[in-house]
Amino acid sequence: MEILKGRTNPTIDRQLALKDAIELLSGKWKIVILKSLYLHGTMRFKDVMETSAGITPKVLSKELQQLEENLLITRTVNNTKPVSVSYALTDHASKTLPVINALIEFGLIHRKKIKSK
Amino acid sequence: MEILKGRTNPTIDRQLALKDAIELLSGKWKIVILKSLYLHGTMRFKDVMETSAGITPKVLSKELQQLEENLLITRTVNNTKPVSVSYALTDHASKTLPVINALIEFGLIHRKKIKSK
DNA sequence: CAGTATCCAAAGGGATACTG
DNA sequence: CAGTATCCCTTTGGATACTG
Repeated sequence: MEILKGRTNPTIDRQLALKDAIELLSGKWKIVILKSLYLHGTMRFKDVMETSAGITPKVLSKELQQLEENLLITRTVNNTKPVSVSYALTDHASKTLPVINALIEFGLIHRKKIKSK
Repeated sequence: MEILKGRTNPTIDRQLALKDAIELLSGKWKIVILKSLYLHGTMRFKDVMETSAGITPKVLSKELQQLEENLLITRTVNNTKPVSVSYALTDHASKTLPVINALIEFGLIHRKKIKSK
C-alpha cells in the first residue's frame, strides 16, 4: 500500500483506494472464497475447498493467509481429533459485499451482452 | 467464458457471472483506465498514458485491446497528421460504474482500518 | 484433516529501443 | 503520435506427492 505524507488530495486518495481494493481482491480465487463464506458462514478448510471448485490446497492455503493478513477472515484451530480449522469472515469483510454484488450484476449483464453478439 | 448447456441454475449463473466480471476487470490497469475515461471522456493514447501514471506503452496497448474486445471501449483513428487515435467508453461500460464506486468505497474504508491497526 | 514441498508452465508486466 | 519488438524478470497458479 502506497503511503502518503502530509496533506493529501481527495482525487488521489480515491485513486489509491481503488488500486488498494483491486490489489486486495485480485487473483482468481479471493472473491470466490469470500462469496462462499458469505453464503455458508463459518467453514472448515475442506469445505472451502469443495465450494471453490477447482482450487488446489496449495493455492487455497495461500489465498486464505492473504485474506487473513488483510483482516477479512479469521482462522481458528479447533481442539478436535483430527484437528479442524474454521474460517470465518470478519466484520470488516462485510464491507466488501457491495463490491461483490456489483461484480455479479455486471457479470450477468455482460453475459447477456456477449450472447447477443 | 464458460458456456452452459440447457437449463441453468441461478446460483451457478451468479458464480460464473462473478468469475467473468473478475476476469474482465482484473489486472493492474484495466479499472484505472476505465476510471480515467469516466473522468475525462474521450481521450487519445498519450493522454491515457499520462493519466495512468506508471504504465508503459506496451502494456497500455494490450489493455486497451482487451477492453475493446470486451466491448467496453471504442477505438477511433482520426484523420490528422500525425495520426491520433481516440478512445471512448461504450454504453456498456457504464455498467461497470457501480463496481468501480464500490471498490473505491471499500478501498477508502480499508485504508482507515489499516491505519488504525 | 489441514495443510506443506517440489516442480514447473504460463501469464503479467517492466525497460528500452525502434517504426510507420 | 501511436504504437510494436525484444528481452527478461516476477508472480500466479496448477499437478502431484507428502506430513504432523
